[in-house]
Amino acid sequence: MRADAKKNYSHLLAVAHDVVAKHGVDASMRDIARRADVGLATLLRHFPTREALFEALLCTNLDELTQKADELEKSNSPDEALVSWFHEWMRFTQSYRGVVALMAAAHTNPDSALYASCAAVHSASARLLLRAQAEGTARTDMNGDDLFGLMAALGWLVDLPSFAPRADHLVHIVTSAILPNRSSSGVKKATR
Amino acid sequence: MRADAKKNYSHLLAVAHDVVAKHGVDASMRDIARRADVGLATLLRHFPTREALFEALLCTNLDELTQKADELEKSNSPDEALVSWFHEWMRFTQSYRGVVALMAAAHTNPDSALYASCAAVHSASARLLLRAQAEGTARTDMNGDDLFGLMAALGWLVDLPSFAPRADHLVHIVTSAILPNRSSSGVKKATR
DNA sequence: TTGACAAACGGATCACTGATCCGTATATGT
DNA sequence: ACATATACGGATCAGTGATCCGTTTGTCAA
Repeated sequence: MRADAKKNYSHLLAVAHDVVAKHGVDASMRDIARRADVGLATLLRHFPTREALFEALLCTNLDELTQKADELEKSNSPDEALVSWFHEWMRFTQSYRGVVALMAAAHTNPDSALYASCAAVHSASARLLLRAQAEGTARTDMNGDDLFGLMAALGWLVDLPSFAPRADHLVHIVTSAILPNRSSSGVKKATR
Repeated sequence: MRADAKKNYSHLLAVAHDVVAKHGVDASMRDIARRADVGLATLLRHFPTREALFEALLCTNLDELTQKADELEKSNSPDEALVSWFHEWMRFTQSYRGVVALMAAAHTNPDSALYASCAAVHSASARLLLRAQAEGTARTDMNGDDLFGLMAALGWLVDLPSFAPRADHLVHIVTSAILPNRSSSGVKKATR
């Protein structure tokens, strides 16, 4: 890649990160290009679609996330690992408003730039669930798709500002369904 | 209202119903107007926003839905009523692909045409939950907002074709969290 | 029945979106 | 220093919803 191209590439990523933090994933591509002092065509050449941009934008964070799943699998009880994983996921989704909808739409479309990222999260989730089903107290009448779905659904919900404050509580409710016999040790007092 | 205006109004509603059934709530307003053999301005005069159109489109179905809540409250056990209500809601959302996102966005915005509809669903849910908490086995560490949130989240998820087949199962999982001690009588065998 | 007027209509236009084309500028390596 | 492949970005296109405004039409009174 030519030097100027590489400079634009990383500059665009940085600008996109800021813009998205302020205005969510629906920010217009023109806006991002403008703020980066770059032509729209340049932005679209580096990132042909909105999803491609977010794939590049999220990849480091997603690597961290899935790596976290590995750590949880090694050093925590199956139940604790699953719950922590759910919380990690929520924390991730909340840092990029709107990204869940993008991922949910991409997760069955192999052509999407986000497909691989979705698959990574999906498989990490399925792994942790299987382990909790085998060694822990996770209900056995659900599979990785169900877990991924519930994670996506709550992630989407919490994108709405009015539900963000109750994120942890909603996760608590849903995880209590996944792990019906789990002790509630360490669970915060309910906020009614 | 003038006779021709009234004719256009109901004709537009009928056409919109068909178009939305085929293409979801994101169908372009121009498309709907075109299929109704009407100018775009005419559609937008009758329904200034997309939400206004859906408010009119859904109002009868929503009345049915909230009325169903009343019936459930009278003739079913608190637990059964809550579960049936959740299923009714899912059935409703699945008949208008994309409407959940619209309602979720509107539910804190009093200016939205869908605000009243959201509030109706919200209050019906809260009522059924309170009753299940008082007389039934619903967990007491959640409120109407939480229930509405979970309903919205699952409704949104099931809009995605890949998750639609597991709708009932996901509802089963979530309601089992809301009603932790409920007997599982009548519950279909788990499909793993 | 006729006429006047308010009401509804819809084509035209605007600002905006992402996608694409192509002439221009420049970084690169010989 | 030059030649060329590469990247750039202005211009343009089809699409969106919103709005304006001249034209048509339904309605009610004379």
